[in-house]
Amino acid sequence: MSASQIDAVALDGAGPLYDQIRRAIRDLILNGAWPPGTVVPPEHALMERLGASRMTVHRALGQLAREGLITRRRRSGTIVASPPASHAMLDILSIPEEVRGLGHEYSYRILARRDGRALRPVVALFELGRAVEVVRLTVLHYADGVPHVLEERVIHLATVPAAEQEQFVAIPPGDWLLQNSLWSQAEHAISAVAAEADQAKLLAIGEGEPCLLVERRTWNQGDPVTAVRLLYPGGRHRFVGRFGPYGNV
Amino acid sequence: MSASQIDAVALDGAGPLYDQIRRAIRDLILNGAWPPGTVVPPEHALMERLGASRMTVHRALGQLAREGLITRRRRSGTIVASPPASHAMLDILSIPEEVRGLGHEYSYRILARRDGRALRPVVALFELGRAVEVVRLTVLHYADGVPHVLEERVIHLATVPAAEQEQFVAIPPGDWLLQNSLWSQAEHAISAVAAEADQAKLLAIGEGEPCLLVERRTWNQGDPVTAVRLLYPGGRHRFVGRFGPYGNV
DNA sequence: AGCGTTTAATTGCATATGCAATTGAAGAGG
DNA sequence: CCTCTTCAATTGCATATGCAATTAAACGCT
Repeated sequence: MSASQIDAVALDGAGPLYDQIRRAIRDLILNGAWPPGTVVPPEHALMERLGASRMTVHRALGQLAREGLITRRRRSGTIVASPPASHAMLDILSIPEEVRGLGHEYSYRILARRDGRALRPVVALFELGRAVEVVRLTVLHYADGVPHVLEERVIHLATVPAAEQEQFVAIPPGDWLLQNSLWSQAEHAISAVAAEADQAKLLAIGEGEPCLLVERRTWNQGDPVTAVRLLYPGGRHRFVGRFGPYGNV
Repeated sequence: MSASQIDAVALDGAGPLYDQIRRAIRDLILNGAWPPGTVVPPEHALMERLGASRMTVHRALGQLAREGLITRRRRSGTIVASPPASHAMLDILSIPEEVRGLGHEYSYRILARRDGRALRPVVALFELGRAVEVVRLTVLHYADGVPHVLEERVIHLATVPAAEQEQFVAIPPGDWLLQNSLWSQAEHAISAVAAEADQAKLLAIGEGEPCLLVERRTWNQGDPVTAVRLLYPGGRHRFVGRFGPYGNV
């Protein structure tokens, strides 16, 4: 932890002190200023830097630990945690992980790639107001050689410029983005649709068969990152979740 | 808060004191011993009862408040919170609420009711090992007079005996259960299926059209409460959720 | 170098204390 | 009866202090 890093912790004067500290550190993590693995200053250092008591700093860090943003160990100190790969029913972000978790062999194929200006539906989807440069990809994912899910994706080059050079030969675009971009907000929608002729052919099912459509849009600090439509053959897939009346108590 | 109520708070000696207190009170709430609206003893009363300092009691109650199980107000005190009606994407438990939230007029009709022993699929669904007494219901819900969702439900009479006498004329079974039973765990699954002939007719769609199928099973402290299958016409419905990489930060 | 022991950095927990903020309830005054 | 003021119950926040638990790193011994 360098001096510049600890100096980055700045309070805003709004609300309780412990919460100012919590939000200050949380924002550094969510903004990417303190990426996963960063060593957070020890309590007594923050205490001196911020002029707060140790218990107050401790309270702020304790809450961040409970929220999962940091992990703490006695003597070793506090480090920024890695975001969990998936943390709820629909937050399956890595299709290879999903397929291997089901006990199947994973493979994928890029069916098409077109770089250029976003088409009108994409512009509307992200409420952009103007056409921007994007990468458009169509990917078919296989489980044990059988088509598993059809992916159509748009990546925004303004937010993720490195995508222009990437060929996605070793790693599918969804996983590549997880490693090479930040995201702070996502929205997904799930619905049932009938497979169109070309989709059905790719997925090796009949035209008109029911499919589960998962659409996800992702932003980082308000800037669009990517949008993806995942089409799962209906008969073979269910999404399962567990919860209690007050949440996951 | 009577003496018997405060005496119900019992510590188990495992782990940190503040967490023992938190779990003790949490369990009283989750078990239904302290239903929503119950007045929780003030900090100084718990402090005397448990022999802990006020700060330690405060820490336990503070965490429960953050978890949403209690609400606290200065001077007024602490009361057990009502479980939120819906708290995430798929936790739409009240169909009337869902329909009215979309700005439509709600109505429903009980299409069929059969009481008796559970059929084999239900026995398997809840891993019961033997047939038990259940109520089986088929309900069609309408939004502005248009079929909205088809509900097939099984209610376990051993866990919810009052269901036997209820006719569900004023309130649909899902909402009646919310008011007349407790649940501690739920599991849901979502998938896409083709509408069968009879289902399609009821929903006023074509046979084979894609539908979103939500299946939910509910338990209270390990005892089965209800199972429901909700069939939504695919084209008209999407479930939407928002989240961040570390959860809902 | 390898191995056990000691040290010390860091977090975790609990207490005691004091004051601030909120607000229901009691009381005062008309 | 109504309104305004005062009081006090209750939670919220911050500090100071002390000790316990964990464990990486330093040390010392062979």
